[in-house]
Amino acid sequence: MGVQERRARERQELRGEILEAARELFVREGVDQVSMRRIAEKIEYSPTTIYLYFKDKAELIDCLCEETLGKLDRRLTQIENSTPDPVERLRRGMKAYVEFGLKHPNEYKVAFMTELKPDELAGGRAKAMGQNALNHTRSSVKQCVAEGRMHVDDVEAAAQNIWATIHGLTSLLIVKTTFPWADRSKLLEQLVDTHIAGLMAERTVPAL
Amino acid sequence: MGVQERRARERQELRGEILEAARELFVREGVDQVSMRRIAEKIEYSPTTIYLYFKDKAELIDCLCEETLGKLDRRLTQIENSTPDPVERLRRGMKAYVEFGLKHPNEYKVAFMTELKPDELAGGRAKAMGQNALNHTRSSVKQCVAEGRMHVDDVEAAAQNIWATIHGLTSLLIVKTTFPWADRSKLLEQLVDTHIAGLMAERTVPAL
DNA sequence: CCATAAAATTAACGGTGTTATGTTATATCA
DNA sequence: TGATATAACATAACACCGTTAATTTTATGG
Repeated sequence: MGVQERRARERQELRGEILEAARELFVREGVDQVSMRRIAEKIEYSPTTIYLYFKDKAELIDCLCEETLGKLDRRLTQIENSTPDPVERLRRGMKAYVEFGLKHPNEYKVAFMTELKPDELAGGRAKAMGQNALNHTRSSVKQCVAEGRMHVDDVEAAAQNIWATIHGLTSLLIVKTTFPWADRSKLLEQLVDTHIAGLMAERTVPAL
Repeated sequence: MGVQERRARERQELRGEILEAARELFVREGVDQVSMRRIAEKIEYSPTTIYLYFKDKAELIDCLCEETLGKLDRRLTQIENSTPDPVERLRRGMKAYVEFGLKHPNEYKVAFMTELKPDELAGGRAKAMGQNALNHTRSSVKQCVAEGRMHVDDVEAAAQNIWATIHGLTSLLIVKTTFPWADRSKLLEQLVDTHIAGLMAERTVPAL
């Protein structure tokens, strides 16, 4: 009897259709323009059917973002494995992060620019996954310090600040589209250079 | 006689009441929890009356944010006038910026973490005002370069990157409230130190 | 063929921003 | 003073939204 398997497969198929339809709306128009009714119309099902496959809209969007965030994680892992020099690794990772954000602005917004409400404690897998980028950063910083190429008294704080730095550029470029920015690649290059130079120059106790 | 003045005054009074009621909701619960109906209930008027005083919700929120953003601008001006040393001025300005954002998270979100839709071209005075922070930064950087204390080939890009850096920390701290952050003041101190150290260390053409 | 379970739909609730249409109070002028 | 114009405010309604409950349709196993 393969009937159960078939049903499970059909279930997954429709689930996939929902995600596909939602993704199309989401990447083009952003999370606010995704509505259960619009998704339903695209797949030609009733709006409430979606609730048989996803707990609510937040979970649906979370699924979409998690998939995309996975790309960032894999890219960072790839860089990690292919770049032995920790400083260069950090450099490449930072650039890859910003480029990722600019390539997937709507996913980036959900993962890094909105807070999950306290009631949906379990949710936010995409957000959790996004924060994983920090793990890559931390390990690189640790190695830099171990090799004596950076002088920071607090590795954790340094890693968090690297994250803050690249997130700052990413999010501003996403949100302030009409602002007269300097050339993007120059901006990114300079930001990475400056921050890393700062980390390599700094003394632990500057004034004594 | 004087009836017109009185009416204008009463008009302004009600306008003020609307703003006050809206602000209370806004600062406590955020922009999404502000609704015309809730404001109306608080001031004991019908929801649609608000539209006689504000074009729409966006304009109302914009008003609230603009007021608050003014505080940031004045603070930065104050620092500018009271801190002759441009490096120290930059330092203080950056710290003041982050502290402002953490003190007024909802206003900060509207001004710096959301994009205005293209249809509301005129609106977004708060956002425009917020971007004014960059002007303070730019002038300080310019002076640093003029005094030979920083070596950057592009002042505009450097200023924009300073903005990006502090915005990054500010916005992440606002949004990722449950994240295990290092000590805030240490984070901020280190971020400012690192970036400024990078700007002071850097050579214009590093590799040649 | 029928009972059962699964899947999908319809109806409805309470909420949103906003517009068009009424109503009421106030000020001006004959 | 009383009619009229006008400004201020309210009611009703539109088109959405996310979500839940109740209901119907569809497919399965006996």
